[in-house]
Amino acid sequence: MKFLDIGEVAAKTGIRPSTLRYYEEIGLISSISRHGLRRQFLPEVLMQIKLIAMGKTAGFSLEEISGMFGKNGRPDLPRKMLHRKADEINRQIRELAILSNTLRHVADCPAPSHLECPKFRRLLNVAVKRGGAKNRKRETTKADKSLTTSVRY
Amino acid sequence: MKFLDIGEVAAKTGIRPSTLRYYEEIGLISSISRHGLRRQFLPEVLMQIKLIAMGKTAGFSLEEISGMFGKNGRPDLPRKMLHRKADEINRQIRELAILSNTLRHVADCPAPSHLECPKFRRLLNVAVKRGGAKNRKRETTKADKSLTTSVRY
DNA sequence: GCTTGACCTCAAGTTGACTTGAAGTTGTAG
DNA sequence: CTACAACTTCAAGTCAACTTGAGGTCAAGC
Repeated sequence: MKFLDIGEVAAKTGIRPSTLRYYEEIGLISSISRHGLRRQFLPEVLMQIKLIAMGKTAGFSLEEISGMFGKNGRPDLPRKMLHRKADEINRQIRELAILSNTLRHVADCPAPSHLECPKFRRLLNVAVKRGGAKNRKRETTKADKSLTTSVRY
Repeated sequence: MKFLDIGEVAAKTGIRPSTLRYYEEIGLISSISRHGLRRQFLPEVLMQIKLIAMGKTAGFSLEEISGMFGKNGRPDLPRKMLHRKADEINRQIRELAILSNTLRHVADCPAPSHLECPKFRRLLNVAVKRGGAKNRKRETTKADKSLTTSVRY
């Protein structure tokens, strides 16, 4: 079999060697052996890295991504969880579509302030109504505690 | 008019007061006045914040987002640039669709290792061929220098 | 008029995701 | 056999994006 040097992997994926070492360190990818000191990667790592890159694009942390695929591209999570992630991604896709449309609108609309433009507002109202509260971390102070309440505009 | 306290904005958007203050500090949003010491926000800020959140989801930095929508919903960037950003988002949408499908496949496919499953490989090959290299930062060391080369799997 | 809770500022700390640098090793081309 | 480019480790540094904490202010309700 043909193994890959870290430099080759880097060249083929656009991810720096230092980053690949970091990914290996945190258990996101793994090399199967060494040639002297040098890490040897299976070609499969290229797909894994692509998956990682896509996961990052989706806004997932490396930890979350690691949870999705595990070390060997094998899922660590139960099916249900994976479907929930997929749902989450689909939600994000819809948001991105709104963002893209909004951006194009902003680019072409001659209105002085878009916040007053009805087309613009229509684009966004849906989004605001469906509301955010994407809280991954918890609250602490008494003053800031009310954040988990739902969005209603 | 009804103005909003920072706490109300926080409750309605799911963004912490500390973060909102930070956003104001860097000029991403703005309050229109004070009630005593307290910032007063226009309801419109809710839409702005939704835009910011979507931009973040898309992986844009706060600086980039600020360029897209500016302080007052007015873009700082030229039309062309905005359309390019929209294109970028559309590209991301396509990637996310692949990721979502892949995730669902991973959830349901009974194969021991997905990297061997042809369906899985087909899903990803498309992605790998179109290749990553989403380099926002530049290279420095001689050893790591070859990264801008294109992806071919 | 006093209390209280929600706000304020400002500096320093934290986190995730890398990057950099120094100092050392090694496979391969000449 | 030697040179050297490509790797190695490990610790420290960087950057964006917040968060935390200490100490202070103030408006609304009792």
